[in-house]
Amino acid sequence: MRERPGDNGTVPTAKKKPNVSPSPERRRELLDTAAEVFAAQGYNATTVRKIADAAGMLAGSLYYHFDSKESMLDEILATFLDELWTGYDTVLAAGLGPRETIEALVTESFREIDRHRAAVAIYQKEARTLATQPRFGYLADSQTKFEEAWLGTLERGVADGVFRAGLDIRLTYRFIRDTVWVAVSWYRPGGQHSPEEIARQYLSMVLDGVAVRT
Amino acid sequence: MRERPGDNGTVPTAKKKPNVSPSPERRRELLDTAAEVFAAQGYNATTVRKIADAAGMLAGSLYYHFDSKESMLDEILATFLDELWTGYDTVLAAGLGPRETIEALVTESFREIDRHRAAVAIYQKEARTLATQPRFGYLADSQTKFEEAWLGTLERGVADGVFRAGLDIRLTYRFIRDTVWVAVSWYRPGGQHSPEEIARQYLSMVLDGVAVRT
DNA sequence: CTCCTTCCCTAACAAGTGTTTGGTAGGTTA
DNA sequence: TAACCTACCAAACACTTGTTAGGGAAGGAG
Repeated sequence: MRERPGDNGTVPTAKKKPNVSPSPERRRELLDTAAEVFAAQGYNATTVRKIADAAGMLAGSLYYHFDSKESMLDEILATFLDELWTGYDTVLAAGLGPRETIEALVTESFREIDRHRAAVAIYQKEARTLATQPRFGYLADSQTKFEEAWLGTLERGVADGVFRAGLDIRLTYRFIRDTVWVAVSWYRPGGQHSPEEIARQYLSMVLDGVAVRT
Repeated sequence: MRERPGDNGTVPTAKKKPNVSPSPERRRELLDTAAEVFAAQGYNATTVRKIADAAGMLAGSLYYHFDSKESMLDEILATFLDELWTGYDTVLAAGLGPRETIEALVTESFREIDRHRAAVAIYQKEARTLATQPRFGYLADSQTKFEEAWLGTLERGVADGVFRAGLDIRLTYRFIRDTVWVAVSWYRPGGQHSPEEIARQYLSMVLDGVAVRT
């Protein structure tokens, strides 16, 4: 029941359509190893030959599955953001209070770091530069949506009196956002702390501070 | 990678001596523009031709002042770390209490971000990968020293009862460290907040939390 | 004037880059 | 059996990369 692209007889094949059909499972396998190399070495420092090496094949063979190095990066980031927003939207639609929303968002974020470590690391390093390119415009969109969700929740929290009023709300947003995502630089799945445990400690620090209450 | 292979020259190759003497002022000028480009595009994505463009000259001309692209990066980072530790050592030698030490370190960090925005941004992006190279071993040394200073202060603070005892000290260290340095990703000198003001708000959040005290 | 130094340009180099083309081993299907 | 498809290899392509060599303009010193 699946339709094959490319066997529509008379059409002179616009251009970049693959005339063969690689299996999606193999694609995902290769994308996973590519993501690891991107995360470890940086996108620009990663050559397609390094990816091919890590996958046990030759550079040219990658082009059977993908039509460019950039499209690999694209697919990695798009897939990650897709899953991320599935989680976020669920949280945001749950109708929780401001504090509970923040807690849920942070916890969800650490789960995403756990599940998509490589993709998050790539996002962290390259998003700012990539977002200017038209092809990666969805990165900018995501950032905007991200900011709206967090800022809105924080403002609601201040209005409700559960967050301190004296703080610069925008500074607070960046503070929490950065705090959460940079954890990808040291977090390793399977370590002694579960994502939920790390989230709990982070939230404890962000919400209640590290100083002893006087 | 010290020498080109395949070029079996008969000369013993003792060449690495500058037979000319460029002025230090011009060097610093060029290093500043190079740092801006590195920070904006990433080290690997930055070609020497882009640096030369930004400096209003041609690629080859850079090699009158520097002997490689890598040595530019080296000098930028080394200079920054040098000044950074001058500030840190002063703070650490002042004999302050744990909380005051943390406050001073954070404030000093934001001042460094203000003064060396580009260098900090480069450091933030590339340090982890570079630290493995022998040439940039001082980056790893700095990180170790950094960790010792912060961890020691935090432990002292817990022992003295000014920091909460329930927190994972290592997690707290990474929390504060990351919180401070990632600010470089959005901080712009000359903005509406001074480094000291940002430090004050950050410290307020880190020490006392964002939640209202119940 | 000539000599010398500083600073940059012109023009190239070899290695490495992403990508394309044509081919082919091995399995599946007719 | 033959035809076909998937997934790869081998070899090249055009281009970009960091880097080098030689030359020359400007200016000061003798």
